[in-house]
Formats: sequence, structure tokens, C-alpha cells
Amino acid sequence: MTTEVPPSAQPDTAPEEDWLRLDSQICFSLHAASRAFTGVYRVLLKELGLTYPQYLVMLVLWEHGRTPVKRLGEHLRLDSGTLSPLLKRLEAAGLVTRERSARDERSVEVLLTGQGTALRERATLVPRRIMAATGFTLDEIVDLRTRLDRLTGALDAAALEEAPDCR
Amino acid sequence: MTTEVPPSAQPDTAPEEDWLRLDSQICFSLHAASRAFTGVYRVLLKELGLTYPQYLVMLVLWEHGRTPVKRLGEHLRLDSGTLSPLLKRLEAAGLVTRERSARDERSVEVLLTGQGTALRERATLVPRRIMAATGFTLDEIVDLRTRLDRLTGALDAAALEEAPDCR
DNA sequence: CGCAATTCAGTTGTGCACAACTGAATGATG
DNA sequence: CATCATTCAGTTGTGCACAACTGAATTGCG
Repeated sequence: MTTEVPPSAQPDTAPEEDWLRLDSQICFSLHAASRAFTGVYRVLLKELGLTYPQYLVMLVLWEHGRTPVKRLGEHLRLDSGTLSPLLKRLEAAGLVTRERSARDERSVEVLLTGQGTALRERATLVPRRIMAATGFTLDEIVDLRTRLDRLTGALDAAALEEAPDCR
Repeated sequence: MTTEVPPSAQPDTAPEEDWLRLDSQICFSLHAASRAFTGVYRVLLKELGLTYPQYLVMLVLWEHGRTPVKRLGEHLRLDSGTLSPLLKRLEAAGLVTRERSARDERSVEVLLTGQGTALRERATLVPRRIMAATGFTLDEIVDLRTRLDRLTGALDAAALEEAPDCR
């Protein structure tokens, strides 16, 4: 890779500099990994006519069926500002429809069309290809997922504490 | 390729379903972790007047000084379509200036202003806060970084192979 | 030398992320 | 019951990611 690992810790030498450099390693890596991942998905999903975030929405719908926009946002950590236009595009593509809930007219429920349901068949090929592209074993992926989830949990908790008072 | 990674968990229940679900776990986790990370950065960087990608550019400039746009893109895995407007905003903020290279007039070199250099002082506080927010030890972070870099490398390699012929 | 291919930064267009806001529906409280 | 706060989806505006393209500068090759 282009980025070099900084040679172990040197607690004595210029701590400020080391911090800034180490920091860059972490955020570079996460940023790059995330984009590399979506890049591979992009190629595979192109033939399904889906973007990566659209694919995430479809995964939720394939697993849970009719789902309110609110719950989609909870699953995917996205708000209506992101989901509303995305769902509009999925609707324009004929994959989903939207219905106002009868019980609560504030809520809009998203459900699959026949075409959207049918797309699932072709989508089952994607995960295997992704897995192959990573070169990771199943165990390694599960382990990485666990670490990432722990990271996300810690970051979310820290963000909440930071919100009211930033020291 | 065509690696046979057995889902193994429940051989009785529809393997297709398992693949789709496992897949969702992975991409959800990576997507969520990346966004949670940038979310924490966003809060800290707000007081510096920087976005997360702008901060990444500044890190490169603080470490290497005057840098051509081309090289910035190599460090950050970004192309001119992303960097050009971003740099324009950094220039408007008075943090950097751009100069056509004398030797090669195609190239534009980005360099820090006094204000941009001065910002580094305040930026040194960020990494420590991020580290604290993750709740991870230094070793855990280095380990995670290593895995992510390996993942990125494998994904990039797979993307290159996929490009000419998608099977 | 002269022309074609390459290498640059920049522009355009599409889509996502997110903050801030709007407006309607619902629920809570006095 | 009347008002006020909350909960929804949606809109607007800013910024990033990236594909596809433009146009100028450079390089390579005959």
C-alpha cells in the first residue's frame, strides 16, 4: 500500500507529531476501506441497477417486508433527508411503492413491488462475490464485523456525551 | 476464485437466505462505522472550520508541505472531480493557495498559507479526543488499521480484475 | 520536427450524507 | 375540549464521491 506504518511507538520523540501522524493512519484506513468496499459493490450492483445505499434498503425490505420509512432509517442509520429522495428513485425504478399508514397518517410504509421482490433472486449472487473479493474467511469477516460494531457503539456514545457540552 | 466458504451454521435452513443476511451484517457494519467515525470528527472539526475530507487534505499538507493536486489524490484516493471544488473552498477559507507549477504547467501545487499552517496547532487536540471516543487501546487501533488496509488492498485488486471482464 | 497518445486540473451531472427547516398528524396536559 | 409539544416525511442547501467529459500542456515516436 502507499501508506507506511509508522515504526512502533516512540514515546520520547515529538509526541504531537506522532499523534497527528497516527491519527492520519486511522482515518485514512477507515475512509479508504469504506470507499474500496462500496467501489466493489458498485461494480456488482450496476447490473442490478442499484446503488450501494439502495441495495442496503432493498436488503431490509427483502428481510422484513413492508417497513415504515422511520424503521428503515433506524436500521440503516439514515434520516428522511437521505431516504426520501432515495426511495423516490426506487419507486421511479418500479421496485417499491409507498403508502400512507392507515393507523398513523404521519407514517409512510415502503413495500416491494413484484419486480422488487423478483430482484432478490439475482441479488443472491452478490454476497458470494463480495466475500471472494475480500479474500477473508468467514471467521475473519465476523470478527471484523464485531470490532466495527464495537467501534460504532463507542463512537455513538461519545458523540452523545459530546453533544450538550464540548468541554 | 469461486471460493467455497460454507455457511455451515444451519445447513438445513435455506443457504441463500443466510448469505444475504450475513452480507447485510458486513456492509451495514462497515457503512455504519465509517459514518459514526466521520460523525465524531465532524463535531471536533467544526470548531476548526473544517469538514472531514478537508481535514484529511490538511493532514497531508501539514506533513508534506507544498503538494501537487495529483499527489494529494494519490494519498487520499480521490480524483480531481472531488479535490478541485474542495481545494477551492479551502482557498476561499484562506487556508491554502494554489500555484501552477513552473516546470509543468499542467500541474497545480497546493501550499499552506500562514493561517493554514497556524491551524495545525489547534488540530493537534483532535487525535487524542478521537482516540478517547473510540474506547480502543493503541494496539487495538493499529490492529484494526492493519486489517482494514488488508481489506482495501484485496478489494482494490479484485476491482481491477473485475474491470475488463465481469465473467 | 510534427503529430498522436498521455497526463494533468477542472467541469458537469447524479447520487448520498446530513443539518436545518416545514407542515401535517398525533399525543399529552391543563 | 383547547392548546402545546412531539413525531413523522419531506424539502432545501452544502459538501463529498465518482463517472464522463473538456481542454491545455507534455511526452513519445516515427
